[in-house]
Amino acid sequence: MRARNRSRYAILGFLSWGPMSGYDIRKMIEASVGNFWRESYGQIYPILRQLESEGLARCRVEPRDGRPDRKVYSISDAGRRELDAWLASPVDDQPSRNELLLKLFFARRAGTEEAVGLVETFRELQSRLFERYEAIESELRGGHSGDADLPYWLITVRYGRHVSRALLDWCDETLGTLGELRRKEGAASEKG
Amino acid sequence: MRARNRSRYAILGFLSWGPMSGYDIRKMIEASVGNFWRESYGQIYPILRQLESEGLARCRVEPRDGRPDRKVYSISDAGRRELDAWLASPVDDQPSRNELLLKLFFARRAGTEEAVGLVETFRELQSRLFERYEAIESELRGGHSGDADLPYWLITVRYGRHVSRALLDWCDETLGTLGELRRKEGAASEKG
DNA sequence: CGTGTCATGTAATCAGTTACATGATTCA
DNA sequence: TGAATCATGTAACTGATTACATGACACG
Repeated sequence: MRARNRSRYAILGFLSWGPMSGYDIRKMIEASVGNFWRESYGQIYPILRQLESEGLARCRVEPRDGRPDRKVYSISDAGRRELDAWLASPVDDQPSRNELLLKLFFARRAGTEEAVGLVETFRELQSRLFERYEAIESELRGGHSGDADLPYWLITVRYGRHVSRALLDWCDETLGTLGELRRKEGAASEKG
Repeated sequence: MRARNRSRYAILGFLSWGPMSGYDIRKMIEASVGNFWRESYGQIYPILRQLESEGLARCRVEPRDGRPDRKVYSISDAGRRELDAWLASPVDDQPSRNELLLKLFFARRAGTEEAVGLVETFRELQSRLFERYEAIESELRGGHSGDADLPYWLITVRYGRHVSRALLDWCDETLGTLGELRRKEGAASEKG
């Protein structure tokens, strides 16, 4: 069972919530899982057609005078089975690429100043992210209590929160290390 | 300045350490940055040729009787400039996809048991990773003291360590949440 | 004698983004 | 009047993996 297209499962997942159009799916993804998933129309529209041709989804066309038709897709039983099979299959854990780390790995070439710049920018990003996760969490707890999906949504938000918190700590530690390194460099060049 | 091919910079980075072949580069990447970067030959060999044609690297052919030639590439001054420009450019921070979180987001469909399974598997992975980071760190501190690159290498390892530690905490928290959820489900089904 | 390592590479395929095209409607 | 939103889609491109092909040598 090789790692197949993951976009299709994301799409099936949202269709499992109810019938919607490609446009709707895009909006939903941005609003709900945008922090760890995104899809472009270039993926969504072809995949919806494909799902239909495979019998995993059905399409109902809503004509709208003048404007292009609205195509509302709904998931089929076969689609639900496919989705559930994916949910039950193991996650393949190939570590993804990290451009920041690659730069830092070679950062001696660029010097401490540059490295500090990279980390500071990254720290600001994580800081914003952390606040966002906090905000989402309290918003969810406030506005969606009772929703049976809520615990699972919170789990994904908590993930982001834990990671951002850890990365902020790493940034501070790293800025300390780099500061020390710079001090030493300064001392060395004074002597030399 | 659109986001160009990152593989080329990884390759230039290793060439900046000294002349080496495509095969060498692959091994080096695995051994040094394998936890957050990887390259396939399908990328490496064509890119090396391309770098040469752009004047960013030079190639020296070592004929070996019988076996295929060994092609040793070295970085040029232009290549160094290209590498340094990349090092100084900002990291683009599009959050990458996270399949585990996507599954957990929809996990109510699959049920608590399945969710627990996913998280437990992930926890084992992180546990192994964390130990690996610890081992690498002490190995580096022991065997490479004095190497001017060491502080930067340690920074990348510490990143992994911080993240793995945070993810272990998240796993434990999540397994707690899911356990509670299962208890409630059990209680509800007893009543019903 | 088989497995693993050294060492090159290509072709097919997949996954995904970006840019483009169209055009009505709504809102400030 | 102009920007944003609704809503469809395609084509070109990029980035990357996978599978394949070749063949010698070393090690146990």
